Amino acid sequence: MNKMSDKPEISNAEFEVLDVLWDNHPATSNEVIARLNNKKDWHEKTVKTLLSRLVKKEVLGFEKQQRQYLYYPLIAREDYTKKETTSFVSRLFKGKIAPMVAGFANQNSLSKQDVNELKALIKEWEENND
Amino acid sequence: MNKMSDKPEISNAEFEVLDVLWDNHPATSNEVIARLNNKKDWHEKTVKTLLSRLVKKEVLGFEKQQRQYLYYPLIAREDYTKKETTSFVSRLFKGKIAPMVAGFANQNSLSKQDVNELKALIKEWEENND
DNA sequence: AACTATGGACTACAAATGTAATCAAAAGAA
DNA sequence: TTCTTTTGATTACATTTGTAGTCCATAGTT
Repeated sequence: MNKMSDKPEISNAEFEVLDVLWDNHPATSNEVIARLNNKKDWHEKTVKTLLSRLVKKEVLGFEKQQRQYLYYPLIAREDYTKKETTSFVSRLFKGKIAPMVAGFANQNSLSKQDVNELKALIKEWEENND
Repeated sequence: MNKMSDKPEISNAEFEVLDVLWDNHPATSNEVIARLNNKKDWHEKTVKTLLSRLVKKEVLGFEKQQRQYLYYPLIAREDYTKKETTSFVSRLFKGKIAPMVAGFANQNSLSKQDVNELKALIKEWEENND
């Protein structure tokens, strides 16, 4: 195992913390705690532990501001979601996106807007691939 | 927490075992081990542990055949993938499918066939929703 | 200056997970 | 029938994860 090239494994709980930092950063631990209070019922200490673990995993960085830290993400949300999507689709759908969309559409209801956005994607693809 | 309604948490390693059983079942542990040998480098004992854990989680069932067990899935692949997809899309994309497809398309290359399948899905949706 | 509140560092601890090894019973071989 | 092998059951053990609690130094408060 090459330590340098390891993709950081981000746990579910850690992801929630990262997520609010993606929404708005940098932020102090207290800001993160406050924003998480809307969705999660976590103890302050829990959030701080998660922040520390994310720093250790090099998913977050921080700057000292007197006693407090200002945390910020070291990886872009888009990069993360793209990689996760690719691995998800490859694990569960042998890499084929259409069956995944089909299953989703069948489980959830697609809105007109969802469909319009998909059509726009396809149109764009076709313009680039003719 | 209601024990009866708990969704079984299937770990990554467990999923691989379940996956080969979805492909073809019922199967003995040895068959599972043999089929996994192509993809994973797992000790026989490891696979058996995973089989047992899946049985305990009520993800797999089995029938005794003399000394051996014939394992089979208790949950359908489609049900599992649909639920996982819904929760994945909701966590990473606020429940919107189009941005996920956009990210995927941008990270991977969509084939003409992928696009055709997506168009077919959309066509079907439009026929049902007009 | 002494006292307290606060923030991050360090410690805790059970459950889940990855990854097997050992045990015991039964099936097959000699 | 006795020995060996095989199979599932049970046990093992380090790491990760969820979920905090304790410690220590510093920033504020009186």
